[in-house]
Amino acid sequence: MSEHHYTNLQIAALFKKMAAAYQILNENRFKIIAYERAADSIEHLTSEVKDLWDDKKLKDIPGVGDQIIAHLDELFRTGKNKHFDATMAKVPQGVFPLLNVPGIGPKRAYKLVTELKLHNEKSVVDDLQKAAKKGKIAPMEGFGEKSEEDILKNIEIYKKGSIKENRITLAEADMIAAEILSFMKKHASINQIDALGSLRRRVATIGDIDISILSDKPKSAIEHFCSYPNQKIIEKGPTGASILLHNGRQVDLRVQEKKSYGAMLQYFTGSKNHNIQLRTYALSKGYSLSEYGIKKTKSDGKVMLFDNEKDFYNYLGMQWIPPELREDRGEIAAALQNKLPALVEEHDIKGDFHIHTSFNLEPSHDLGADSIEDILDTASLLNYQYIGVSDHNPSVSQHTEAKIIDIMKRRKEFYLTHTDKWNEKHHRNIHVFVMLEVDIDPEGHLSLPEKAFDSVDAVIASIHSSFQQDRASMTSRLIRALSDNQKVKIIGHPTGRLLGKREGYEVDWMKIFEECKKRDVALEINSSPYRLDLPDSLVFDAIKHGVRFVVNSDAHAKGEMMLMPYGVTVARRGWSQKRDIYNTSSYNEIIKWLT
DNA sequence: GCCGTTTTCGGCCCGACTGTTTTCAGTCG
Repeated sequence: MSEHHYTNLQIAALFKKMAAAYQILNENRFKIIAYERAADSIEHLTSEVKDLWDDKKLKDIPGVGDQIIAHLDELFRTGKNKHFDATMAKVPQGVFPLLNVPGIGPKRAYKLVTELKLHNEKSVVDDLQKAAKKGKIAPMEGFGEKSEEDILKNIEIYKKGSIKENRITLAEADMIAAEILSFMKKHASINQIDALGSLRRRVATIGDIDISILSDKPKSAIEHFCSYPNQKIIEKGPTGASILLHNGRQVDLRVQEKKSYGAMLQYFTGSKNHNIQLRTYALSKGYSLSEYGIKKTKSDGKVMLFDNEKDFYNYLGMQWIPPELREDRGEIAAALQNKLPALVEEHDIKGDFHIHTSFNLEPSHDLGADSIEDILDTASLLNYQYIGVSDHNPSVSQHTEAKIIDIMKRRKEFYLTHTDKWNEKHHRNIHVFVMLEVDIDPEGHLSLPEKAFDSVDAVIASIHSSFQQDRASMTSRLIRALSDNQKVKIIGHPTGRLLGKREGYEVDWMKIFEECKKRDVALEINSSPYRLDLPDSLVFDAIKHGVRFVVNSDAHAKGEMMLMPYGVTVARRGWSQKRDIYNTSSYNEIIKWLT
């Protein structure tokens, strides 16, 4: 029996196309929603649908029921699905590329494709652009001069690279938001301003930037927002506006008075799925929620107002839910039972194990930019009790074993003497663990001679090559690395993803979690905004297996040690408590585990 | 087509904005 492979993104895209096709075919709208929901949850899944199918666990995916399971089964077994094919065949293929143009949904796409006879799937966007320029859209029923202009404008935006696919890192979004916030704060009409949406939930990558304003003079606040330099106004109304920055980033603004500001914060923070679940739960209790407040469904329509979020959640009989948890991962059920985790906080972090210095041990990767003294200065500022210097291992190809062992001995001596001097000079007692970030070779062995391990306290094992191995090979490679040497205490940036550049490798994470738990090896939560690795959804899964973590900066310069808060938010998004993170322990505790 | 501390049947989040309308459909978040 042959099997066919589909990635999660392919399946999600297929389901989205099905939802669009159903919309054009005027199918039951809840069926449409069902496919959209299934697509959404598959897109955010941490395991491969194909693997769940192998394990007969498709039922575990939220929004996937008996029907969709049967369709997926046919797809994986035969490489096609008769029902999907038959449905798609009823819809002209040209509609699908058009759905990527902002403002064009299934209905309009269908109308445009059929009436303008845009049948070439590959050139349909260009063909539509030509038709619009010739004025062929304005006369169509349901369209007009303005919609023709909008379509042209939106095709331009689409061609620049759609925002949805072109997400930026959280750190970049923080900078853009900070500029807008400081611009807005200058205006007298603004009492309070907050970045909401995925920014407030601290999601690893950001599409749009959402901002809310507390103001009694919404009109003047919105005017000021629309005067932000270098932007285009997308829409503007009495309660808010949207602008497009010159860098292609969209910023959505909503304004609210104090008496409803809590409801606004709740609504505009999302996530969409969290809000849907919360509103569904509320409905079952006889309440309807909106950004204005809460009203009883069987009443005169009077809305109860909330000026803060805590009261809003409490009114529904649940704890206030921290924004990082609002992803529809069971947070509502937990909040109802008063069982939300006490999340780890920035100030709980007592040290950082993954710092590169400028000490030259001739590695095959990069050195850090700053000296051990500079690093200690920063550690002192951060109130750390301890740090780990984890430079890359000396290049194996360019040195003999004896030479490597020698470098490693000198390095240890160097760090110890320099640390002693620094501590003496500054009347401090920061402990430096002499560690090393060691490559895991393609077979799963560590790229360091056995005897060189004598010169380190502990090791971070990381993959830096051969990313393309298949799932089984990568899994056994990591498992071998975990047991290769007793001093392996941490797996560095475990999935290897680079946000916007490279997907993580394929790994059977459940097996890795079990092995980590067994060997008391921690998974790193790497705070680099380009990594944020382990990703939050896998942190969430790992905790269920009893795995613990270290949050590290992976700093290659002293300033990067300040990025630790990004890692902490990843831990929080994965429901981590203080006890789940090793480097919240004091020095006296941590040495029991690390050495 | 999914789902269940109100239901295995009968529900399914809520509102803003836009353009083309004359009360609404489509799209978005």
